[in-house]
Amino acid sequence: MVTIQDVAKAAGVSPMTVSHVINDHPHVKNETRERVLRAIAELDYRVNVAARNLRTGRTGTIGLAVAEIDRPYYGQLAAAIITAAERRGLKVAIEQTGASREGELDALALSRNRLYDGLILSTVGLGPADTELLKVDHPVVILGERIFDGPVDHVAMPNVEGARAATAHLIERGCRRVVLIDGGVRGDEVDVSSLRYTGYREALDAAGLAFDPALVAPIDAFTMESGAAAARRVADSGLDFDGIFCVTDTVAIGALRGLADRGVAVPGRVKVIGFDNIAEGAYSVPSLSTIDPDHTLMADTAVDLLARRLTEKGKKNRQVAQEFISRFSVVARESTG
Amino acid sequence: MVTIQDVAKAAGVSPMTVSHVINDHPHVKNETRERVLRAIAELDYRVNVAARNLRTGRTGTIGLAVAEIDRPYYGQLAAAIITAAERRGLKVAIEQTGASREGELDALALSRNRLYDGLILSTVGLGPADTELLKVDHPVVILGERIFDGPVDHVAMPNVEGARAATAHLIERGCRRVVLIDGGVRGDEVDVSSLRYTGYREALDAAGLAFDPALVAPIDAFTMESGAAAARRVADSGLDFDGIFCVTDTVAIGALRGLADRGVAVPGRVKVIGFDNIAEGAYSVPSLSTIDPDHTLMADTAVDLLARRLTEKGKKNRQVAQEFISRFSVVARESTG
DNA sequence: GGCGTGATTTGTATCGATAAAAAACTGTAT
DNA sequence: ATACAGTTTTTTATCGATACAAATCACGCC
Repeated sequence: MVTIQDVAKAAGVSPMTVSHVINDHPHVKNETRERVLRAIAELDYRVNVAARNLRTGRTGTIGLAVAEIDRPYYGQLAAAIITAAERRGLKVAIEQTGASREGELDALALSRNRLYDGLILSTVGLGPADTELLKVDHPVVILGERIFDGPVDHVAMPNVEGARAATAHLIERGCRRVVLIDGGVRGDEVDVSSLRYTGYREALDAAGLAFDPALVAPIDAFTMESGAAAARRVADSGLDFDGIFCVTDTVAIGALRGLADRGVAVPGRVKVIGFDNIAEGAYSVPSLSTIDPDHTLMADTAVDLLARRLTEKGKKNRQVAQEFISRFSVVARESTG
Repeated sequence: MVTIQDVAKAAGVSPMTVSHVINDHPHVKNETRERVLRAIAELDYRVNVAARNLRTGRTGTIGLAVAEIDRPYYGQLAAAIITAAERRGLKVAIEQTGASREGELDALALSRNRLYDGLILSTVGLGPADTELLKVDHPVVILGERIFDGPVDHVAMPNVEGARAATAHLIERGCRRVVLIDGGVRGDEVDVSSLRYTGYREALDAAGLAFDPALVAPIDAFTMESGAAAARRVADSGLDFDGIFCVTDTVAIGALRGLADRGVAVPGRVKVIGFDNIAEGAYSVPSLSTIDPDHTLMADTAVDLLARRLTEKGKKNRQVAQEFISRFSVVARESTG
């Protein structure tokens, strides 16, 4: 295994000089630099990342903890984050939390093990009660709602506003009885379900439509399967409805399928809108109207916040926690045509 | 930062003893072990992974290089691999190659940097000409075709057989003019496109149907977009056809969309089948018939092969390269109903 | 020639863990 | 008491890079 010492010997300089060349330090004579670079090329030298990590205390890798990487939303998010991290010379290791509190805590523990320099954590399971657990000594950026009092950076979607716009879009297109397919649990008012529910209510209010609890179809997971099941349930119930707002696109694609199972025409008899703007929505039949929260911007911002923390020297001049809420736009496609 | 020395001092033993406890070495008296464990818990000690890596030369992380993690197929593959790796105490870092030869070579280089103990490489861009480049000193498992002469483990799909079965399925259901939407380049006979093309031809032959080159619609990327475009092109061409076999499910979902754009009824007028069995296919409208190559088995096998190499001592008793071809089954859904 | 200043280069001492080997126990048999 | 085999613990020497500080060099100027 070629080490920095071997290169130094070959180039006739000290190991430190080689290190300087590798790390682009100033004050290396051009001629020396070239000699070193030539030696590096000749010997096919590669830095031993572990040794560097040990000395510098940094790993050059950040963790990304998501519920399940095989859900389109997280896949697309991960792709955007990997791309953004790459630009800053960071690697991304992916943890799957399974959308559970335990999984999210595990991810936190791993970065505490110094496997990662920092962590981008997409929260689903953690709640305000876990604030204490977030007080770790490495940077964490939360992707999701502002569920913690603690001073943690986070990047959120415009959930209430987006949901309001989605519901309003259905109403504009003539819907009067809009079903909401959404995670059921209320009371705790900071999770995605609740926030989007709030937006839904606001839109109804703004349009002067009465809220009918019967129109809320609760699901326990944001999957195509539960979306389909919920849609079938609603269709079978004999309930009068002409629109559906689904808490996520994945759920909405399931719902489209569930409606197809029951022969309900979309958008003829019922209009459907989702939230997230995953790529698949543009190709479903009918194609899916949705709220686009600008993933790329969110991913960039998350990585940016984390990267900024990584370079923060000491605890002295630490910035206060940042909160960033993405913008959104309504994407109208066939399902609300 | 708590080190192993601190723990040793607290427990009144030497650092080595602590190391033995941490690594479950035998020959540690029970009472000592407990004392050490108590000290570890009290001080909230965590191993410094970088230091361990430096000393042992292992990182505990494997790389997974895929084209793009936001494509359902790769997302689902990654999820399966992460799960399989977890069972063996391995972390997975994901590289995106962008389906290019350069990207794949980059991924190889990274593991050569000793960032990873080994690499699972899903090849698209590398060809037989790159065999030499694969002769690296860390384990590599290729997920994809047997495109290399070199002694590299690989896990492949039953491409020819699966494609044959897919095409045969269409023929059984009454199709006589089956379009193939597939990566265009021929000649090089080891890539996915060519192999599935071969299967397609074999099925036609077996059924006594003539091969019509006009029925082959080439695409340059395995995306929904190109699938949709190809389907629209075929529909617009006035060509007589009653079935489509798409090289992947992602392409097929695009094709379903393209056919919908042109008002072509599926399965009424044209039947469609894909390959991969991605989750989305079960929820499309119509739901997508496909070939299921048993991803889980493939992922397990890939990780297993890699893990086995990781524990191989020295170069002496190295096993010969293994080749594993997954099994498959035909999943009949609405699109060929 | 001597001196100062800034640009280059180099020595030294770690970072924290573990491999390998040696040392210190333990208990048993002689 | 002594030797011996096996168990438990410790000593010593790295793994390969870089932080820090010190040394050396180059060049202009008095």
